[in-house]
Amino acid sequence: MATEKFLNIGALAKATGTKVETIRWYERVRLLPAPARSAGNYRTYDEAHLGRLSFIRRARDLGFSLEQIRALLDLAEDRERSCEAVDVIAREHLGEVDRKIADLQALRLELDSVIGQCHHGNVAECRIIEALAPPK
Amino acid sequence: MATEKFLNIGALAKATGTKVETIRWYERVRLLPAPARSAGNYRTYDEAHLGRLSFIRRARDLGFSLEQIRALLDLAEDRERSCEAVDVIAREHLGEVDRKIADLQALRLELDSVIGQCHHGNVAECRIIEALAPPK
DNA sequence: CATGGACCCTGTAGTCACTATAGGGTCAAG
DNA sequence: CTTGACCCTATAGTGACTACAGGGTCCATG
Repeated sequence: MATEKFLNIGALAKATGTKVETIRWYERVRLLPAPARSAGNYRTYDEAHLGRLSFIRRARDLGFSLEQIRALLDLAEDRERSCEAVDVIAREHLGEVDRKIADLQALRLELDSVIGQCHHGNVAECRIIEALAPPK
Repeated sequence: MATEKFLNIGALAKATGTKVETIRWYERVRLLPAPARSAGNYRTYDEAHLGRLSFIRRARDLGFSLEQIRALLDLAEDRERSCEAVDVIAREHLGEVDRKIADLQALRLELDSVIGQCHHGNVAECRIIEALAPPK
């Protein structure tokens, strides 16, 4: 005992690199359970909150949606369950990421070729504008 | 003359691959000028609208924001102006795209290694959950 | 003991680029 | 004259926050 730390929202924000408003937002959408309140009605977080919020932030950094994170947290609850469902969510997300990368690379190529054709004349003969304009 | 075509919103939507609601949205945010109205209060578009909307859609496909498109359209207006500013917007956007690709590729690597460590046991020993959880 | 400033509270509106719905009106074919 | 496809406006919802406004709390300093 004695190592139980309690944090107010600002301290939790600092500890997890999250904005205070974002923490309140996660509470509103039930990703974070509502914490106890102090005499002055301040939110009072414990280490379970810290762990859960860290998990959420890490998953967000990896691009999981809040919906996916909700599912992961639910799955993580039942430690006896097979982790197949966890794997499915992660792989599904990897697929999304791969698709986004491919889209952006295609776009990048096209954008690059459009820019490459600009000879810095005036707008009337600008190849960028032309490339965007409808086919005559 | 005689080739002047008039389109109602559904025909314009089909011609540009845009949803009807999206066209009305572009009008609301002043990207598309409000068209003339028919006797029955239907929007009536001409070829200038078709051209402008095609431009917008093409630029959207290339990932330009509506704000950037607004700027491009303003620039395209003045055909005598140097197209340097156009080039700046396009290059700025290319930079954003490059940054997004790099971010996603880094994320992809990390996600892939997290998934690679999952040995399909139960959740208690799931490496994916573990990788997301806070550092002990 | 009073005051100031850093922190906290709730509630609401704004962001981006749409998308969806409700509740109606118009038009052309059969 | 009815049916059904189309159109109209206005409003709310999406995701994931962010940014106020208008207050309350806490505590260190004078």
